[in-house]
Amino acid sequence: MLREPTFLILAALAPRSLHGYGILRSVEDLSSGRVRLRAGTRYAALDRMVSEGLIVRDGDEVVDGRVRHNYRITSAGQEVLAREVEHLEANASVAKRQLARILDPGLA
Amino acid sequence: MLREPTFLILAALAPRSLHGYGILRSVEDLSSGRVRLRAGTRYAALDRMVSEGLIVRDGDEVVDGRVRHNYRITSAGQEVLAREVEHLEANASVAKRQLARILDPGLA
DNA sequence: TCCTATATACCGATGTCCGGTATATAGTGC
DNA sequence: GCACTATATACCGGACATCGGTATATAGGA
Repeated sequence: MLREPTFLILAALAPRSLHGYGILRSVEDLSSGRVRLRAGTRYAALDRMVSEGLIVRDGDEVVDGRVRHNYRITSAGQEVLAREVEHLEANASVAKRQLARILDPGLA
Repeated sequence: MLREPTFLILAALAPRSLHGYGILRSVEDLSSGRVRLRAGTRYAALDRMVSEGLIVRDGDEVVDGRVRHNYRITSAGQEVLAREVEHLEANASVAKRQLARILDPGLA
């Protein structure tokens, strides 16, 4: 299972390319403010995900004198994300069933 | 967010007490064989979870000359598990929305 | 003037898990 | 009789991802 920061970065990049800071804001937004990426996490995670083929560098732009490094998800990254969604749903589902068995031990 | 082994151990213990090996089988079962706990992971995780108050030792029994150490979830553990289920569902939901935006960029 | 937002980037510490190993009994297959 | 698998405990070193802090720089609002 992917870790939460890795998962949310992939989710952030699913619909469009983003640069580092945009990823940071998107992750915060997607998690309703719950997950705020640390600077150290972000760069380590992006480098790792590039080396794993989940994302690629998508060209650098210069905006207001600052360089932006853009990142784009790969089709492999999309597949990993989609599979991960299934894992999350499966885990949530079994855990809910187990919690329900506290009150009703008769269930399978 | 909890890691998958920790999450599945909590889920395994939600409806009833189990001993170490029973937890191992239950986790494998709950994850449809996807997650097989390593011996090292199991004991480290159980000790940690006891110290965090998520689970407690629930008495030792002797079965067929072998000692079994039983573990039971606490109400704090139940709450953590229930909250975690919500996180998983929320993450799965936003990721699905993001993946859908690949095909239909018009969605919010 | 200070704080926040935008934007990059590194580094040490921490925590969780992986992978291997050890020990012991009981049952099944050859 | 021998090997393998299941049941059951337990430790240890290593790997890896994230945390938390820090550094640098510009722009705009309080």
